[in-house]
Amino acid sequence: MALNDPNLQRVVTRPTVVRVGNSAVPVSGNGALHSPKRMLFLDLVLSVFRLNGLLVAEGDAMTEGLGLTSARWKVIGVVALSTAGLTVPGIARVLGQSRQAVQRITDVMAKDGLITYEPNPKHKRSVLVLLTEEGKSAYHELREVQDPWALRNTEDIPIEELETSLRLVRRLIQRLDK
Amino acid sequence: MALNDPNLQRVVTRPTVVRVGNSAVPVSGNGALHSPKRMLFLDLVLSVFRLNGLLVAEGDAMTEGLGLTSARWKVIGVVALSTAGLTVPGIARVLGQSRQAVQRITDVMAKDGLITYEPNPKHKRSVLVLLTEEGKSAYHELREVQDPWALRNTEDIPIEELETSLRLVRRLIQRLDK
DNA sequence: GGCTAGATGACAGCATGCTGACAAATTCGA
DNA sequence: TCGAATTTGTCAGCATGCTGTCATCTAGCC
Repeated sequence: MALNDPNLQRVVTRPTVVRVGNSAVPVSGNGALHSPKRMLFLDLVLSVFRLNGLLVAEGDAMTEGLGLTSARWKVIGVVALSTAGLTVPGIARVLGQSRQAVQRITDVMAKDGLITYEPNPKHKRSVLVLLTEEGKSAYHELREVQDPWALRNTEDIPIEELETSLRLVRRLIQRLDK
Repeated sequence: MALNDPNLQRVVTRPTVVRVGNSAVPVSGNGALHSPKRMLFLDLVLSVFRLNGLLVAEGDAMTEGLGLTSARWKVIGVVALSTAGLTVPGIARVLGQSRQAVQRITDVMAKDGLITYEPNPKHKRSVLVLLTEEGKSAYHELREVQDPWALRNTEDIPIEELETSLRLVRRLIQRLDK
């Protein structure tokens, strides 16, 4: 846990507390300047930063035995879902990342034998990314650890809450992605 | 937007679609293998990745005129909330980051005159981080752009949805942060 | 058919964040 | 009070992702 850390408490004069993500931040007495909705939203933003970091770490730890990292299973997951392969910029568009970032990952994955570049009948330069047998195998192993992980993390969460949260996150994505 | 991109559609044989974050991913017909809750959760995870990237970009763009970046206003926000300053590892605990990452940011911010390191009466080595006048000024400017931004992004979102989503995110953070 | 705008590959540089390692300082229990 | 465990500062290396740039290829419009 982050706060309740005596190291932090002792440097603060007032015990007033504001929640930041999962932690309590001791705060000076200017709470009145913060509207509830603003605080809720900023809290959500900081919490998303925090959750993102934890998910990356979790994804890395969960798949380290498979020669994967969270950056790689993002790619492998998208490619596995597609039928006829995707181009590198195509993967980037799906993940909302730069094509350069994806290219770097796929290059290493190709060197590691997880994917191959195949000629694209529709485009001479922009090749298609496909899973090799090793890549498919890694995807199946991924599913074997990822599925229980997903269920484990949602078993006591009502599906309505998941839907509400997903809808909100999508709404924010849609608004910011312009 | 990511998909509906003809570049992606044309390499896919079946028009079946699965949503990933804000995008539609054409998918081969193995949807039956995915339980609804698992898909919801994985979708949420990918969407959090996506939203995180967008929020960082948004935060950078919003404050580029202030000599800030999203990494910096995370720090400045936490320090501004504290009354008597925080140590570098203390900031790291609040943000859920490594102390080394925070140290690097604060070192540059100190060089830029946004913060100062002050002696810590409780600890000889671990100094306190405080905002300089320039830092406080930057914080106020930050608030001036951040507050309207927060309100703008939530004006049509019911407060209950924000609360539900925040609660879920916190729950996930709590579960993963062990 | 040809030309222009957009997409792509490739390379570079930079920011952010992580881990590991080691010495020094602090804290806490015996 | 003393010694072990923890915390902290510091340096290093690495992974991920961003932007910019430029040449080349594709697609769409005249």
